[in-house]
Amino acid sequence: MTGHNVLHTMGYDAFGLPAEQYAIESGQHPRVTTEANIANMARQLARLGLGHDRRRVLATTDVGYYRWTQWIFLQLFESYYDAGSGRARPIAALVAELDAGDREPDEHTLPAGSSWSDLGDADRRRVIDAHRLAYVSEAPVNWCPGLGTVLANEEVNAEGRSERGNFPVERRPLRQWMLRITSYAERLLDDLDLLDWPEPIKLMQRNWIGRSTGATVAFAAEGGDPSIEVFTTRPDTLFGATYVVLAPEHDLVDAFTAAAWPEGTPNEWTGGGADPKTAVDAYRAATARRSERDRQAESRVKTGVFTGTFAINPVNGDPVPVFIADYVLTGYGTGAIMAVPAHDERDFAFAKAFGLGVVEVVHPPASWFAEHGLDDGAPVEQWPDAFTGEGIATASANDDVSLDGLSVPDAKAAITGWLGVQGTGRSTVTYKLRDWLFSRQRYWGEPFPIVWDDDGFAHAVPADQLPVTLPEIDDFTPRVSDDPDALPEPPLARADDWVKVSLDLGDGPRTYRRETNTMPQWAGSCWYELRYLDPHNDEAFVDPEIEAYWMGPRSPGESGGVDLYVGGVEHAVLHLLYARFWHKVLFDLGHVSSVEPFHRLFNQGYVQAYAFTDDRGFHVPAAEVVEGDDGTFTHDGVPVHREYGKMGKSLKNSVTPDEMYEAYGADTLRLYEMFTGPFDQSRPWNTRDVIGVHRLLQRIWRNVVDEHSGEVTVTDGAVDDDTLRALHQMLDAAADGYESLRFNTVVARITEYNNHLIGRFDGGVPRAAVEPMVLALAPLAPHVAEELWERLGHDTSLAWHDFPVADPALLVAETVEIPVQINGKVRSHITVAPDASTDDLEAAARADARIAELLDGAEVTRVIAVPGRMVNLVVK
RNA sequence: GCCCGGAUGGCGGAAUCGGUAGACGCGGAGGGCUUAAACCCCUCUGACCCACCUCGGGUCGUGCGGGUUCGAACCCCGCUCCGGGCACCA
Repeated sequence: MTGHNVLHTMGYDAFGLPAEQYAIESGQHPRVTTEANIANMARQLARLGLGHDRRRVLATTDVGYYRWTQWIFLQLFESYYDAGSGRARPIAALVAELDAGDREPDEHTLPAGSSWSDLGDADRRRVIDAHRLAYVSEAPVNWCPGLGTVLANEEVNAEGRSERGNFPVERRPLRQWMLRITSYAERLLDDLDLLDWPEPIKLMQRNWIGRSTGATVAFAAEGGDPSIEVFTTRPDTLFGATYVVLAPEHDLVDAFTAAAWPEGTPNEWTGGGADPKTAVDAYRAATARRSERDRQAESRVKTGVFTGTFAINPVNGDPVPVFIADYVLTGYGTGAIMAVPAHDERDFAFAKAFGLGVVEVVHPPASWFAEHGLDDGAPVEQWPDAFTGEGIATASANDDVSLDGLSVPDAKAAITGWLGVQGTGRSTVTYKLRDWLFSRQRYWGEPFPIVWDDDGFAHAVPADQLPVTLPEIDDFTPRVSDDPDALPEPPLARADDWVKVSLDLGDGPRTYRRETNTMPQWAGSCWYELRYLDPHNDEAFVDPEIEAYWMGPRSPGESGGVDLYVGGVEHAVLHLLYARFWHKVLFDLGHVSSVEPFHRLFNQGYVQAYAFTDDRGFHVPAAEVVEGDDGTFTHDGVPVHREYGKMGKSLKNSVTPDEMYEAYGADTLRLYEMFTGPFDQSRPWNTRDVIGVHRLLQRIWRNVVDEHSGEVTVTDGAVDDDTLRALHQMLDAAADGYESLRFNTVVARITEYNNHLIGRFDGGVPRAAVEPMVLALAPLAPHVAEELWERLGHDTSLAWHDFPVADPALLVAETVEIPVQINGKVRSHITVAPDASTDDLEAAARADARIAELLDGAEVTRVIAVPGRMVNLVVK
């Protein structure tokens, strides 16, 4: 690290606080938790009118917290999610209970038909590993050859390309570290209600978590075993299920693949395969090879093959054919569906393509038929599309239960109840959220504090041996092979001396191999707000008392967390979801007292600017583009096209801060950015406008200092009433604007007030009129304000001075001018006391010469008078 | 396709609770200061019409079309366009 280690964060910096004041030379970072620092921070925030007696403040520190990031990873590795309590617990507690015979492991982790007590050591170890919050999984992952690494789902965009670098991404099965974020889906969803975040961001997280309620239903094989569990949100349509589809990767595909095609299998069901196994294998191979991008390109064309077997619809005993198709996703629900073509668009398309049955079980309203140009009640064969709306159940009865005549919600409840009694189904909640793919094949990144033994089991590196540091190597690139089946090789795997390690993990020194993947860039950002509280703590990642002081909930039921967090929307479902997950794990394990990391969130907008492309579609430097008289644009004499976008390197449309510092200074740049519009809104950069705020700073300066002599010109003279009122109104508006982060209006009010001062006082502006303004300006223009403060004779920083508070008595004007309307149209104005009664207002309005003239004796049928606001006379 | 946001002068934007639309700034016009220019200071600046020595007055106006209300930039219904998110999630 070179130069300054500046105490700032997204949230802190956004206030425009004088970061330089806190700049500390490298190697001497402050402990923000010293009393002096806490007091200082609290004053800073009080100065901003944020109104709390104590405030948590973020402060950046040096990197080098690998050690604690690794330590937290080990907490995930050594914990499991206890469904009973809904909390993470140490895995040691689980093992103790298993050994004592107090409980059995989660079913899906046990080998079929066994119990804990039957298992040998290796199997027990596998069961334990399957419970961990950090676990290794062989699963299809997003492999990005261009980056030589795998990516999390959240890092892959809709075009099947990497968020970073825009490289193609393909699916490939790989052994990777995963974090069990899905266990926290419900709490991540519910606790959004505790947060003061923009609704659109909450909504994005809700959609990403994607909770949906429905039912799982068992469709048994014709012979009775095994059963396919399907997930549906429409159990009410179960009588209309005419086939079942497994995801191509589903575990039961082999079990359901017949030896030969049944009699009468249509040709198009076989995919050209001589027998079901050939067809299924070919289809699976084809699916596996297709990248996400190819799938996208082929839009919604439905493909699939018949497995040659049938399953039994539990409500009516009908055999329904079992297909595999890639429109069913392996990672969602149970990876298998019941298809109800009459009431699901995708099933409808598939059924039409494969000639499968379509059975109406929800009767659409007349309006639906009309919209589709059908006669009311037209038979399902004529439907151009599935009906997915609300309707009345029909043709949905067996000997035991009838849904006929019920609405969709009632039918869902009725059939779910019946399935429960039969033991063939139950209501279920599923989420779109998947577990978080946490390993990368990169050099830069925290190494996993994990070693592998010869039997392939992972072991934690003891906490006292952390951090595991990166070895020195020469070649940092991941090995990219032309062989499509070659496994990605992380750069660390080539550091043989580092990989092989001898450790005593309690059973004597043994040789292990280090994990050679590294953690993604998110790992550090998942908890940095905690480390900033206590950056030099060698005993813990944060002292619990310090965490409780800065982040702890202020009253029961509150989330706690950072008071204000400012950042871009691009983090909505990445950083902000990951960090919440880690925080909740740490909360469960008793390491933090806050349930959420960030209490209030604010998204700043982007600065945008025009960008220009030439005929090849390449961007040319915007600064070099010349605008012609006819509104066309040229670069080096070549015509270019204008577009508009986020200011940055890729569009070559940046104005660098350096240019602005050079021309106007840092305060002007900061003030400009705060002034041009609401902080949360993207808006264009317009260099021409910068001069406006620059002038403001000069005018303020000249109200304090004679620009020729450099002498301070303020006087000890009295402040007149008008000025005093103007001052306090400005202070009130400024405090309000800071609180609500509407900095643009603060600038406007300060400008207004400063304009009021100009030319008003002969021989200098009174000190009492100027000093509060300087304090109010400081968050927006810290350097100028600090300089003025010193020249005004103060020998300590204004950072130590409280934010001036408006006197409520001075906020009320002596008189106000309010409009008088006739029939809602403004016809005149009257000047009245702000608290004049409605009767007084009416009298004053009628007394107004122009109003009297316009009324001309007409009958006033109604008077609406709002004190301090307006009077409206309603006439016939 | 679905889900969010947004649209106000020539430009960025203000109007926080349904109560004087256009604060503040940029740009523009005119004037003062100056040998001159810059800086600075002052006045004006939504459109249209009437009046004009002067004060002024009227109509329209917040993307479009309707509605509710004494009164709508703000609430409701139906659209258009722009920005963002998700997208075979059963």
